[in-house]
Amino acid sequence: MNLKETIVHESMKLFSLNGFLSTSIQDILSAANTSKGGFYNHFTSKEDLFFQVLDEGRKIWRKKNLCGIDEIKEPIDKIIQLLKNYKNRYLLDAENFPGGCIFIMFAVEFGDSRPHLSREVQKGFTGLKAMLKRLLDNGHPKSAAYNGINTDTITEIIFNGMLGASVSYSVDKSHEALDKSINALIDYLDKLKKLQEED
Amino acid sequence: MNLKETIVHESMKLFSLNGFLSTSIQDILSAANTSKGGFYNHFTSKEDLFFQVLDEGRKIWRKKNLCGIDEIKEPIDKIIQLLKNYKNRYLLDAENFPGGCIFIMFAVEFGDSRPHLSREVQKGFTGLKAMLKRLLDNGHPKSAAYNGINTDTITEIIFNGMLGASVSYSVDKSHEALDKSINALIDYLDKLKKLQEED
DNA sequence: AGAATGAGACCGACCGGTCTGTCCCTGTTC
DNA sequence: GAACAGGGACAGACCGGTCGGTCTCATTCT
Repeated sequence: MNLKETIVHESMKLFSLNGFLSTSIQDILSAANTSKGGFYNHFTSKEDLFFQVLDEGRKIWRKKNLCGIDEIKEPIDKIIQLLKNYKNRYLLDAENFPGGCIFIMFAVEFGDSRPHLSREVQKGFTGLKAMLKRLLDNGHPKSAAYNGINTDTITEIIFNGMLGASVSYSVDKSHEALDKSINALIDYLDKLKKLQEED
Repeated sequence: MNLKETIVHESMKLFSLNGFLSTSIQDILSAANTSKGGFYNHFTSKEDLFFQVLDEGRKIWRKKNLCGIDEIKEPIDKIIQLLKNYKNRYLLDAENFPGGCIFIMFAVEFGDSRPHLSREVQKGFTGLKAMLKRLLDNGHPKSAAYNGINTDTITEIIFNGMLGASVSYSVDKSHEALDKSINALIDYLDKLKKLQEED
Protein backbone atom coordinates (compact mmCIF):
# COMPACT_ATOMS: atom_id res chain seq x y z
CA MET A 1 0.00 0.00 0.00
CA ASN A 2 1.54 3.28 -1.11
CA LEU A 3 1.37 6.53 0.83
CA LYS A 4 -1.66 7.88 -0.96
CA GLU A 5 -3.66 4.74 -0.25
CA THR A 6 -2.45 4.76 3.34
CA ILE A 7 -3.61 8.33 3.81
CA VAL A 8 -7.04 7.57 2.35
CA HIS A 9 -7.39 4.46 4.48
CA GLU A 10 -6.28 6.09 7.73
CA SER A 11 -8.40 9.15 7.03
CA MET A 12 -11.43 6.95 6.51
CA LYS A 13 -10.94 5.42 9.94
CA LEU A 14 -10.41 8.79 11.60
CA PHE A 15 -13.40 10.33 9.82
CA SER A 16 -15.52 7.41 10.96
CA LEU A 17 -14.43 7.92 14.56
CA ASN A 18 -14.33 11.70 14.83
CA GLY A 19 -15.85 13.14 11.70
CA PHE A 20 -14.28 15.11 8.89
CA LEU A 21 -14.41 18.52 10.54
CA SER A 22 -12.94 17.36 13.84
CA THR A 23 -10.09 15.47 12.23
CA SER A 24 -7.12 17.75 11.61
CA ILE A 25 -4.54 17.31 8.89
CA GLN A 26 -2.05 16.76 11.70
CA ASP A 27 -4.11 13.83 13.04
CA ILE A 28 -4.01 12.27 9.60
CA LEU A 29 -0.27 12.87 9.21
CA SER A 30 0.39 11.12 12.51
CA ALA A 31 -1.85 8.17 11.65
CA ALA A 32 -0.27 7.76 8.23
CA ASN A 33 3.22 8.46 9.53
CA THR A 34 3.98 11.22 7.12
CA SER A 35 4.27 15.00 6.89
CA LYS A 36 2.68 17.99 5.22
CA GLY A 37 4.95 17.49 2.24
CA GLY A 38 3.84 13.92 1.84
CA PHE A 39 0.20 14.85 2.13
CA TYR A 40 0.07 17.80 -0.22
CA ASN A 41 2.09 15.91 -2.76
CA HIS A 42 -0.93 13.66 -3.27
CA PHE A 43 -3.89 15.88 -2.39
CA THR A 44 -4.56 19.48 -3.31
CA SER A 45 -6.57 20.17 -0.14
CA LYS A 46 -8.40 18.57 2.76
CA GLU A 47 -11.56 18.77 0.67
CA ASP A 48 -9.85 16.88 -2.14
CA LEU A 49 -9.05 14.16 0.37
CA PHE A 50 -12.69 14.15 1.46
CA PHE A 51 -13.94 13.33 -2.02
CA GLN A 52 -11.39 10.56 -2.46
CA VAL A 53 -12.33 9.07 0.89
CA LEU A 54 -16.00 9.33 -0.08
CA ASP A 55 -15.32 7.46 -3.32
CA GLU A 56 -13.35 4.75 -1.59
CA GLY A 57 -16.05 4.47 1.07
CA ARG A 58 -18.69 3.93 -1.60
CA LYS A 59 -16.66 1.17 -3.19
CA ILE A 60 -16.38 -0.56 0.17
CA TRP A 61 -20.08 -0.03 0.85
CA ARG A 62 -21.02 -1.74 -2.39
CA LYS A 63 -18.53 -4.55 -1.93
CA LYS A 64 -19.78 -5.30 1.55
CA ASN A 65 -23.51 -4.77 1.10
CA LEU A 66 -24.20 -6.10 -2.38
CA CYS A 67 -22.23 -9.29 -1.81
CA GLY A 68 -24.18 -12.32 -3.04
CA ILE A 69 -27.23 -10.35 -4.05
CA ASP A 70 -27.02 -11.03 -7.76
CA GLU A 71 -27.30 -14.76 -7.13
CA ILE A 72 -30.72 -14.28 -5.50
CA LYS A 73 -33.74 -14.17 -7.76
CA GLU A 74 -36.63 -13.12 -5.53
CA PRO A 75 -36.42 -9.31 -5.03
CA ILE A 76 -37.57 -9.30 -1.41
CA ASP A 77 -34.96 -11.92 -0.63
CA LYS A 78 -32.40 -9.61 -2.17
CA ILE A 79 -33.34 -6.92 0.33
CA ILE A 80 -33.20 -9.41 3.17
CA GLN A 81 -29.72 -10.43 2.07
CA LEU A 82 -28.79 -6.75 1.88
CA LEU A 83 -29.95 -6.27 5.48
CA LYS A 84 -27.88 -9.25 6.61
CA ASN A 85 -24.84 -7.93 4.79
CA TYR A 86 -25.47 -4.48 6.23
CA LYS A 87 -25.33 -5.84 9.74
CA ASN A 88 -22.69 -8.54 9.51
CA ARG A 89 -20.34 -7.40 6.81
CA TYR A 90 -20.74 -3.65 7.00
CA LEU A 91 -21.65 -2.29 10.45
CA LEU A 92 -19.97 -5.06 12.42
CA ASP A 93 -16.80 -4.95 10.35
CA ALA A 94 -14.74 -2.30 12.11
CA GLU A 95 -11.74 -2.57 9.82
CA ASN A 96 -12.69 0.37 7.63
CA PHE A 97 -15.29 2.19 9.72
CA PRO A 98 -14.41 1.63 13.37
CA GLY A 99 -16.61 4.50 14.56
CA GLY A 100 -19.61 3.70 12.40
CA CYS A 101 -20.92 4.53 8.94
CA ILE A 102 -19.05 7.54 7.52
CA PHE A 103 -21.91 8.60 5.27
CA ILE A 104 -24.23 9.24 8.17
CA MET A 105 -21.40 10.95 10.02
CA PHE A 106 -20.78 13.25 7.05
CA ALA A 107 -24.45 13.92 6.39
CA VAL A 108 -25.10 14.94 9.97
CA GLU A 109 -21.95 16.89 10.74
CA PHE A 110 -22.11 18.96 7.53
CA GLY A 111 -25.70 19.85 8.30
CA ASP A 112 -26.80 22.99 6.53
CA SER A 113 -23.40 24.64 6.67
CA ARG A 114 -21.47 22.73 3.98
CA PRO A 115 -24.10 22.27 1.31
CA HIS A 116 -21.67 21.31 -1.49
CA LEU A 117 -20.26 18.49 0.63
CA SER A 118 -23.62 17.53 2.09
CA ARG A 119 -25.14 17.28 -1.37
CA GLU A 120 -22.48 14.85 -2.50
CA VAL A 121 -23.13 12.62 0.50
CA GLN A 122 -26.87 12.79 0.01
CA LYS A 123 -26.53 11.21 -3.44
CA GLY A 124 -25.61 7.94 -1.77
CA PHE A 125 -28.72 7.95 0.40
CA THR A 126 -30.92 8.79 -2.55
CA GLY A 127 -29.32 5.94 -4.45
CA LEU A 128 -29.92 3.42 -1.70
CA LYS A 129 -33.53 4.48 -1.30
CA ALA A 130 -34.07 4.28 -5.06
CA MET A 131 -32.52 0.80 -5.14
CA LEU A 132 -34.84 -0.43 -2.39
CA LYS A 133 -37.88 0.96 -4.15
CA ARG A 134 -36.82 -0.47 -7.51
CA LEU A 135 -36.42 -3.91 -5.99
CA LEU A 136 -39.82 -3.72 -4.33
CA ASP A 137 -41.56 -2.53 -7.48
CA ASN A 138 -39.94 -5.22 -9.58
CA GLY A 139 -40.88 -7.82 -7.03
CA HIS A 140 -44.55 -7.13 -7.18
CA PRO A 141 -46.48 -8.03 -10.34
CA LYS A 142 -48.97 -5.21 -9.87
CA SER A 143 -46.01 -2.95 -9.33
CA ALA A 144 -47.85 -0.82 -6.82
CA ALA A 145 -48.79 -2.39 -3.52
CA TYR A 146 -48.10 -5.24 -1.15
CA ASN A 147 -51.45 -6.11 0.33
CA GLY A 148 -52.50 -2.51 0.38
CA ILE A 149 -49.17 -1.18 1.61
CA ASN A 150 -47.52 0.80 -1.14
CA THR A 151 -43.86 0.37 -1.94
CA ASP A 152 -42.97 3.93 -0.96
CA THR A 153 -44.04 3.23 2.58
CA ILE A 154 -42.10 -0.02 2.77
CA THR A 155 -39.07 1.70 1.31
CA GLU A 156 -39.24 4.36 4.00
CA ILE A 157 -39.53 1.78 6.78
CA ILE A 158 -36.53 -0.22 5.58
CA PHE A 159 -34.44 2.81 4.73
CA ASN A 160 -35.10 4.63 8.00
CA GLY A 161 -34.67 1.41 9.91
CA MET A 162 -31.21 1.00 8.39
CA LEU A 163 -30.28 4.60 9.17
CA GLY A 164 -31.62 4.41 12.70
CA ALA A 165 -29.92 1.10 13.39
CA SER A 166 -26.61 2.53 12.23
CA VAL A 167 -26.95 5.67 14.34
CA SER A 168 -27.94 3.84 17.47
CA TYR A 169 -25.25 1.21 16.96
CA SER A 170 -22.58 3.86 16.57
CA VAL A 171 -23.83 5.47 19.78
CA ASP A 172 -24.23 2.48 22.07
CA LYS A 173 -22.21 -0.20 20.24
CA SER A 174 -24.65 -2.87 21.35
CA HIS A 175 -24.51 -5.96 19.14
CA GLU A 176 -27.67 -7.22 20.77
CA ALA A 177 -29.70 -4.12 19.93
CA LEU A 178 -28.31 -4.13 16.39
CA ASP A 179 -29.35 -7.75 15.93
CA LYS A 180 -32.85 -6.98 17.13
CA SER A 181 -33.13 -3.91 14.91
CA ILE A 182 -32.12 -5.67 11.74
CA ASN A 183 -34.03 -8.84 12.52
CA ALA A 184 -37.15 -6.76 13.11
CA LEU A 185 -36.80 -5.34 9.60
CA ILE A 186 -36.27 -8.81 8.18
CA ASP A 187 -39.40 -10.02 9.98
CA TYR A 188 -41.30 -7.12 8.52
CA LEU A 189 -40.24 -8.14 5.01
CA ASP A 190 -40.90 -11.81 5.68
CA LYS A 191 -44.48 -11.04 6.59
CA LEU A 192 -44.94 -8.94 3.48
CA LYS A 193 -43.63 -11.82 1.44
CA LYS A 194 -46.18 -14.17 2.93
CA LEU A 195 -48.99 -11.73 2.26
CA GLN A 196 -47.77 -11.48 -1.31
CA GLU A 197 -47.76 -15.25 -1.76
CA GLU A 198 -51.30 -15.49 -0.45
CA ASP A 199 -52.55 -13.21 -3.21
CA MET B 1 -35.80 37.32 27.39
CA ASN B 2 -32.51 38.23 29.11
CA LEU B 3 -29.09 37.81 27.58
CA LYS B 4 -28.43 34.38 29.06
CA GLU B 5 -31.68 32.99 27.69
CA THR B 6 -31.01 34.63 24.34
CA ILE B 7 -27.58 33.02 24.14
CA VAL B 8 -28.99 29.58 24.98
CA HIS B 9 -31.79 29.99 22.46
CA GLU B 10 -29.58 31.24 19.64
CA SER B 11 -26.96 28.60 20.39
CA MET B 12 -29.58 25.89 20.19
CA LYS B 13 -30.54 27.02 16.71
CA LEU B 14 -26.93 27.25 15.56
CA PHE B 15 -26.07 23.86 17.06
CA SER B 16 -29.05 22.38 15.28
CA LEU B 17 -27.88 23.82 11.97
CA ASN B 18 -24.12 23.38 12.17
CA GLY B 19 -23.36 21.27 15.20
CA PHE B 20 -21.62 22.16 18.43
CA LEU B 21 -18.06 21.74 17.21
CA SER B 22 -18.52 23.76 14.04
CA THR B 23 -20.25 26.64 15.80
CA SER B 24 -17.72 29.14 17.09
CA ILE B 25 -18.19 31.42 20.07
CA GLN B 26 -18.01 34.28 17.61
CA ASP B 27 -20.96 32.88 15.66
CA ILE B 28 -22.95 32.77 18.87
CA LEU B 29 -21.94 36.29 19.87
CA SER B 30 -23.10 37.63 16.50
CA ALA B 31 -26.41 35.76 16.67
CA ALA B 32 -27.08 36.93 20.22
CA ASN B 33 -25.77 40.43 19.55
CA THR B 34 -23.29 40.46 22.39
CA SER B 35 -19.57 40.16 23.10
CA LYS B 36 -17.06 37.90 24.83
CA GLY B 37 -17.65 39.79 28.05
CA GLY B 38 -21.38 39.25 27.86
CA PHE B 39 -20.93 35.58 27.12
CA TYR B 40 -18.36 34.69 29.77
CA ASN B 41 -20.30 36.66 32.32
CA HIS B 42 -23.00 33.96 32.14
CA PHE B 43 -21.09 30.84 31.09
CA THR B 44 -17.76 29.51 32.32
CA SER B 45 -16.92 27.85 29.01
CA LYS B 46 -18.32 26.66 25.70
CA GLU B 47 -18.82 23.27 27.32
CA ASP B 48 -20.85 24.87 30.10
CA LEU B 49 -23.08 26.37 27.42
CA PHE B 50 -23.40 22.94 25.82
CA PHE B 51 -24.84 21.41 28.96
CA GLN B 52 -27.29 24.26 29.43
CA VAL B 53 -28.42 23.99 25.82
CA LEU B 54 -28.78 20.24 26.27
CA ASP B 55 -30.97 20.79 29.34
CA GLU B 56 -33.12 23.34 27.58
CA GLY B 57 -33.37 21.07 24.55
CA ARG B 58 -34.64 18.23 26.74
CA LYS B 59 -37.31 20.44 28.25
CA ILE B 60 -38.48 21.40 24.78
CA TRP B 61 -38.36 17.77 23.63
CA ARG B 62 -40.64 16.72 26.49
CA LYS B 63 -42.99 19.64 26.04
CA LYS B 64 -43.40 18.97 22.33
CA ASN B 65 -43.44 15.17 22.32
CA LEU B 66 -45.33 14.28 25.47
CA CYS B 67 -48.11 16.77 24.82
CA GLY B 68 -51.52 15.18 25.37
CA ILE B 69 -50.15 11.73 26.19
CA ASP B 70 -51.30 11.62 29.76
CA GLU B 71 -54.91 11.99 28.65
CA ILE B 72 -54.66 8.76 26.64
CA LYS B 73 -55.28 5.49 28.46
CA GLU B 74 -54.31 2.78 26.00
CA PRO B 75 -50.48 2.47 26.00
CA ILE B 76 -50.09 1.79 22.28
CA ASP B 77 -52.23 4.84 21.56
CA LYS B 78 -49.83 6.81 23.71
CA ILE B 79 -46.96 5.79 21.45
CA ILE B 80 -48.99 6.64 18.38
CA GLN B 81 -49.68 10.07 19.82
CA LEU B 82 -45.96 10.40 20.58
CA LEU B 83 -45.14 9.63 16.94
CA LYS B 84 -47.63 12.23 15.75
CA ASN B 85 -46.18 14.80 18.14
CA TYR B 86 -42.69 13.84 17.05
CA LYS B 87 -43.50 14.61 13.47
CA ASN B 88 -45.85 17.58 13.72
CA ARG B 89 -44.78 19.38 16.86
CA TYR B 90 -41.13 18.44 17.05
CA LEU B 91 -39.44 17.77 13.70
CA LEU B 92 -41.64 20.07 11.66
CA ASP B 93 -41.42 22.91 14.16
CA ALA B 94 -38.29 24.75 13.06
CA GLU B 95 -38.49 27.44 15.71
CA ASN B 96 -36.06 25.80 18.09
CA PHE B 97 -34.30 23.23 15.89
CA PRO B 98 -34.22 24.64 12.36
CA GLY B 99 -31.53 22.19 11.23
CA GLY B 100 -33.01 19.10 12.84
CA CYS B 101 -32.86 17.26 16.14
CA ILE B 102 -29.87 18.47 18.17
CA PHE B 103 -29.52 15.22 20.10
CA ILE B 104 -28.79 13.21 16.98
CA MET B 105 -26.46 15.96 15.78
CA PHE B 106 -24.55 15.86 19.05
CA ALA B 107 -24.45 12.07 19.28
CA VAL B 108 -23.04 11.73 15.78
CA GLU B 109 -20.60 14.62 15.72
CA PHE B 110 -19.04 13.75 19.10
CA GLY B 111 -18.54 10.19 17.93
CA ASP B 112 -15.83 8.44 19.91
CA SER B 113 -13.76 11.55 20.45
CA ARG B 114 -15.76 13.39 23.14
CA PRO B 115 -16.92 10.55 25.35
CA HIS B 116 -17.96 12.72 28.31
CA LEU B 117 -20.25 14.78 26.09
CA SER B 118 -21.40 11.82 24.05
CA ARG B 119 -22.35 9.92 27.20
CA GLU B 120 -24.55 12.77 28.40
CA VAL B 121 -26.38 12.85 25.09
CA GLN B 122 -26.79 9.09 25.06
CA LYS B 123 -28.79 9.24 28.31
CA GLY B 124 -31.64 10.84 26.39
CA PHE B 125 -31.74 8.05 23.84
CA THR B 126 -31.63 5.40 26.51
CA GLY B 127 -34.48 7.18 28.26
CA LEU B 128 -36.65 7.30 25.16
CA LYS B 129 -36.02 3.66 24.40
CA ALA B 130 -36.83 2.70 27.98
CA MET B 131 -40.03 4.72 27.87
CA LEU B 132 -41.18 2.99 24.69
CA LYS B 133 -40.48 -0.42 26.16
CA ARG B 134 -42.21 0.41 29.42
CA LEU B 135 -45.31 1.53 27.57
CA LEU B 136 -45.35 -1.63 25.48
CA ASP B 137 -44.84 -3.90 28.47
CA ASN B 138 -47.58 -2.15 30.42
CA GLY B 139 -49.89 -2.36 27.46
CA HIS B 140 -49.75 -6.10 27.19
CA PRO B 141 -51.35 -8.25 29.87
CA LYS B 142 -48.86 -11.07 29.41
CA SER B 143 -46.15 -8.42 29.58
CA ALA B 144 -43.96 -10.28 27.13
CA ALA B 145 -45.17 -10.54 23.58
CA TYR B 146 -47.53 -9.15 20.98
CA ASN B 147 -48.64 -12.12 18.95
CA GLY B 148 -45.20 -13.67 19.21
CA ILE B 149 -43.29 -10.46 18.64
CA ASN B 150 -41.50 -9.48 21.81
CA THR B 151 -41.53 -5.93 23.07
CA ASP B 152 -37.78 -5.47 22.66
CA THR B 153 -38.12 -5.98 18.94
CA ILE B 154 -41.02 -3.55 18.65
CA THR B 155 -39.13 -1.03 20.72
CA GLU B 156 -36.17 -1.24 18.36
CA ILE B 157 -38.34 -0.81 15.29
CA ILE B 158 -40.07 2.28 16.65
CA PHE B 159 -36.93 3.76 18.15
CA ASN B 160 -34.78 3.25 15.06
CA GLY B 161 -37.63 4.37 12.87
CA MET B 162 -37.77 7.64 14.79
CA LEU B 163 -34.01 8.11 14.59
CA GLY B 164 -33.87 7.25 10.91
CA ALA B 165 -36.79 9.51 10.06
CA SER B 166 -35.11 12.39 11.86
CA VAL B 167 -31.77 11.84 10.11
CA SER B 168 -33.25 11.53 6.67
CA TYR B 169 -35.56 14.50 7.23
CA SER B 170 -32.65 16.69 8.31
CA VAL B 171 -30.79 15.61 5.18
CA ASP B 172 -33.46 15.94 2.52
CA LYS B 173 -36.08 18.11 4.26
CA SER B 174 -38.86 16.25 2.49
CA HIS B 175 -42.19 16.57 4.32
CA GLU B 176 -43.61 13.87 2.13
CA ALA B 177 -40.97 11.31 3.05
CA LEU B 178 -41.28 12.25 6.72
CA ASP B 179 -45.03 11.71 6.57
CA LYS B 180 -44.58 8.31 5.01
CA SER B 181 -41.92 7.30 7.50
CA ILE B 182 -43.95 8.18 10.56
CA ASN B 183 -47.21 6.87 9.12
CA ALA B 184 -45.51 3.57 8.37
CA LEU B 185 -44.56 3.28 12.04
CA ILE B 186 -48.10 4.17 13.10
CA ASP B 187 -49.46 1.50 10.73
CA TYR B 188 -47.07 -0.99 12.24
CA LEU B 189 -48.42 -0.22 15.72
CA ASP B 190 -52.02 -0.24 14.53
CA LYS B 191 -51.61 -3.75 13.22
CA LEU B 192 -50.04 -4.89 16.47
CA LYS B 193 -52.99 -3.42 18.30
CA LYS B 194 -55.43 -5.37 16.20
CA LEU B 195 -53.51 -8.59 16.76
CA GLN B 196 -53.61 -7.86 20.46
CA GLU B 197 -57.38 -7.31 20.43
CA GLU B 198 -57.92 -10.59 18.62
CA ASP B 199 -56.24 -12.52 21.45
C1' DA C 1 -19.87 53.62 46.60
C1' DG C 2 -20.16 49.05 44.93
C1' DA C 3 -21.90 45.26 42.35
C1' DA C 4 -23.53 43.61 38.00
C1' DT C 5 -23.13 43.80 33.15
C1' DG C 6 -21.00 43.73 28.94
C1' DA C 7 -17.62 45.76 25.25
C1' DG C 8 -13.54 44.51 23.04
C1' DA C 9 -8.27 44.20 23.05
C1' DC C 10 -5.49 40.55 23.74
C1' DC C 11 -3.31 35.72 24.46
C1' DG C 12 -1.44 31.12 23.24
C1' DA C 13 -2.80 27.08 20.68
C1' DC C 14 -4.02 25.18 16.66
C1' DC C 15 -6.06 25.25 12.06
C1' DG C 16 -5.37 24.45 6.74
C1' DG C 17 -2.12 25.49 3.45
C1' DT C 18 2.60 27.10 1.28
C1' DC C 19 7.29 26.82 0.50
C1' DT C 20 12.01 25.48 0.66
C1' DG C 21 15.21 22.04 1.12
C1' DT C 22 16.78 17.16 1.23
C1' DC C 23 16.82 12.73 -0.28
C1' DC C 24 16.72 9.16 -3.70
C1' DC C 25 15.65 7.03 -7.98
C1' DT C 26 16.33 7.12 -12.92
C1' DG C 27 18.12 8.25 -17.46
C1' DT C 28 22.04 10.26 -20.03
C1' DT C 29 26.69 11.10 -21.15
C1' DC C 30 31.44 10.05 -21.45
C1' DG D 1 31.06 1.86 -14.87
C1' DA D 2 31.46 6.68 -13.03
C1' DA D 3 29.69 11.28 -13.03
C1' DC D 4 26.09 14.04 -13.34
C1' DA D 5 21.42 16.24 -14.17
C1' DG D 6 16.46 16.17 -13.50
C1' DG D 7 12.43 15.17 -11.10
C1' DG D 8 9.29 13.03 -7.94
C1' DA D 9 8.62 11.99 -2.84
C1' DC D 10 8.70 13.64 1.37
C1' DA D 11 10.25 16.36 5.83
C1' DG D 12 9.32 20.26 8.40
C1' DA D 13 9.73 25.47 9.09
C1' DC D 14 6.65 28.83 8.35
C1' DC D 15 2.34 31.81 7.23
C1' DG D 16 -2.13 34.20 8.07
C1' DG D 17 -6.31 33.31 10.20
C1' DT D 18 -9.42 31.55 13.70
C1' DC D 19 -10.22 29.09 17.79
C1' DG D 20 -11.64 29.20 23.01
C1' DG D 21 -10.64 31.82 26.82
C1' DT D 22 -8.75 35.98 29.86
C1' DC D 23 -8.32 40.61 31.10
C1' DT D 24 -9.18 45.48 31.56
C1' DC D 25 -12.17 48.99 31.54
C1' DA D 26 -16.54 51.68 30.71
C1' DT D 27 -21.29 51.85 31.75
C1' DT D 28 -25.42 51.15 34.32
C1' DC D 29 -28.23 49.90 38.19
C1' DT D 30 -29.02 49.72 43.17
